[in-house]
Amino acid sequence: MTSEASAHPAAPKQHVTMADIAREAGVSQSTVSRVLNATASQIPISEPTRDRVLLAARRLGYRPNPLARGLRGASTMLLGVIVRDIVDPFFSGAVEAVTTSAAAHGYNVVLGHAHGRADEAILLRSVLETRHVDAILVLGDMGDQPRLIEELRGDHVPVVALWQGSASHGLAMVSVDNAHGISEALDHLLAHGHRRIAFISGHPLGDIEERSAAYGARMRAERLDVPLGYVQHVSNEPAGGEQALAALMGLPVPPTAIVCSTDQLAIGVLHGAAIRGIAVPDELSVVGFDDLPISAFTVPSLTTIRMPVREMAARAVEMAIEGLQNSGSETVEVLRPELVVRQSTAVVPGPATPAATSAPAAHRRAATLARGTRP
Amino acid sequence: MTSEASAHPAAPKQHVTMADIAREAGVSQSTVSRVLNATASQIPISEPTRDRVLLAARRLGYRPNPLARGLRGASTMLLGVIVRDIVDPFFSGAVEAVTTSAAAHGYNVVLGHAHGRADEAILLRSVLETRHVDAILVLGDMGDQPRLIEELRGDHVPVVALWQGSASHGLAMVSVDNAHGISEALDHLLAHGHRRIAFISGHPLGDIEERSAAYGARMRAERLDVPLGYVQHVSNEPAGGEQALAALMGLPVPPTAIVCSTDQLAIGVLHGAAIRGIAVPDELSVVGFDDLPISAFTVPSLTTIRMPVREMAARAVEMAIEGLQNSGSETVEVLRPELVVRQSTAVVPGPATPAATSAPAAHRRAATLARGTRP
DNA sequence: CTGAAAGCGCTAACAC
DNA sequence: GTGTTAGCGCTTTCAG
Repeated sequence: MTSEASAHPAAPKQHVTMADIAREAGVSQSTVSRVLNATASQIPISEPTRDRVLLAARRLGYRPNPLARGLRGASTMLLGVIVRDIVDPFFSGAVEAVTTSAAAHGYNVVLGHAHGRADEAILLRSVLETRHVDAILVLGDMGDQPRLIEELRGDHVPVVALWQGSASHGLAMVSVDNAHGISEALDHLLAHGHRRIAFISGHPLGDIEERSAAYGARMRAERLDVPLGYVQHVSNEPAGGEQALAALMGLPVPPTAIVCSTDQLAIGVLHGAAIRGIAVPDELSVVGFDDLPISAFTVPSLTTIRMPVREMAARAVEMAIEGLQNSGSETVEVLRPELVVRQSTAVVPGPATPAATSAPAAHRRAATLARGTRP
Repeated sequence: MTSEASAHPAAPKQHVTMADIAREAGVSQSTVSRVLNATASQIPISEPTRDRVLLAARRLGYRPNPLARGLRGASTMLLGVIVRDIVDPFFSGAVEAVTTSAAAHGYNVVLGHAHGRADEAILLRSVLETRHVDAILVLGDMGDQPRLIEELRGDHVPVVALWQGSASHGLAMVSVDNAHGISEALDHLLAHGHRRIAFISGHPLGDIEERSAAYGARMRAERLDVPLGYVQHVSNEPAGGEQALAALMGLPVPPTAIVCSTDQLAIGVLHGAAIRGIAVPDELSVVGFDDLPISAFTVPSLTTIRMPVREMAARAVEMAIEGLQNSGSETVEVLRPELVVRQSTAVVPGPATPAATSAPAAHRRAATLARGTRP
């Protein structure tokens, strides 16, 4: 009623500025700023003024302009996320978890997809930095890109690395205890009588490398033989898994069980086994790592290691935001994965098989265990 | 040599501004701006001046500040992407394709994840708009969110919808010819003697709805019976597929073939079939829709409909960018999907089976067809 | 052709 | 408590 603007409450103009609110409320623009950012500043504002400003802001449909904010050096409420490969279902899930956590703190995510390429990732960093993101999260191992790590470390925005292995490159990071996960997998297989256990590794970076190393260490500790060829290195895709399986089954003494460094590989192994007429789990046990959503629905469903993805993402986002306050804390947080037993693993075939838990019995469990249960 | 800055070419200051370059090159800041945005403006600049500015910019390691640019009303080179559910492997692949195309045009992507929730998506739009993205891409159907569509349409930034079905909501869009895809799938099954063909539908929105409708239309056209229960509606996840399969196989006359509206559902069907001891494809044929990366590695590998995802993404990005110039073109582009035949489909079982292409023969093809071939 | 100057919308001293 | 006053880095008139 007092001004023209209030006559059109339903038709807010394109960009309502603080100046508009100031005019509407009859105060200065800086007062508007102070009211609207009440939390931050310690400057007291009188009740009536605050109310008038708030009311005007609401009526005009005010929305702050993050660009202007950012320009002034303030927070942009943007989180940069660099992901090595978003097509990898594990990482797309991770991105989801991160965007969810970020949103819970009022942050948006600018996605940088490195397509697995070093130069791209480096470029991205510069893009993100230019965009004045408040912090950068790096998903997946970029250990083969020392320049990126280096630039990141020298950066003035907080950086948190996720699933980058636990070898701190001097960055804050949230990792998973890969050795524990692999041990759980091996415990499970050993308990089922397996001794000839092979390992399929993706490109040996960070997490994958740790898993590979953990396998080697544990096998050594158990004084188990790891014949030549029992550790296959392939690219981290189903096709790689299938290829590795072919190689393993062609060995003089093929394994009775295979541990895969990721579910993606395990999926390829299951596929390859089906094609070759190798029965899983009766003739061959397969364990994955990641527990992708589909891993409960493979044929047979996949025994795997599950990571606390959401917790990890939440922790990383918190660390990134905290990092805005006290930059300098090089926290490294390592969470524990857990074994999920499904149908792709069973007692070792052949003479050593105890009668009570033989393969057929395992098969009978199938229907109930289909969706997976914790050990 | 001329100034202090040139003495430290290796240590660029945190934020090199145009003013710095101006000082270095001995020109005014506005000249720097003109040189650096040569393409846009028609204002001629003398060679020597241009060179000096360019050199200085390079030496100082200048990078434009997109915030300041955006503040002035110029392009932010940001594309907002609203995706219904990024965990859906189809859409994570789509995001990848879009970010790739966007990058090719110099754009970055701000990812908004709606978690399938209407209110979230609406909020996102406002967030993205506030962020001054140059255009917004909407991935997946938001048809159940009329408010979002409405707001999007009334928006002043170009909006392009992808995989939103082909019912134009008044937005520019890139879609796939769902009817054609479903027809290809049915052609394939019909040619293999199937007559009892069921359909599993995710939530009937956009693409899914069209696929469902196409199935109904074609079955009617073929004068084929669609008994009660032959169309199952479940949530678009493997679990939904498994559940639908259970329902279908419990029917008085179960189908010999199932068309799924997405690969996700098909994966659940394959899993369910395996658990129930139903042999695919000998006893049951299964066709998916999407051709996810893993669909070539399911057990058995999945016959499905492949969409030209990369082309669609590229087209959408182009349309979004063009939309910046001539806003108002309500282009609707519909691309064609194609059938990919793998191992999950075979000749109908039972008396009708021609001897030559019987199930065992189909099995023998398995190894060679494993990775999938076009028809 | 080039420089000076005016903001874009906002935050943060600095006054009163 | 509140208003005034500078800018943040850039684009864009408007004058030379």
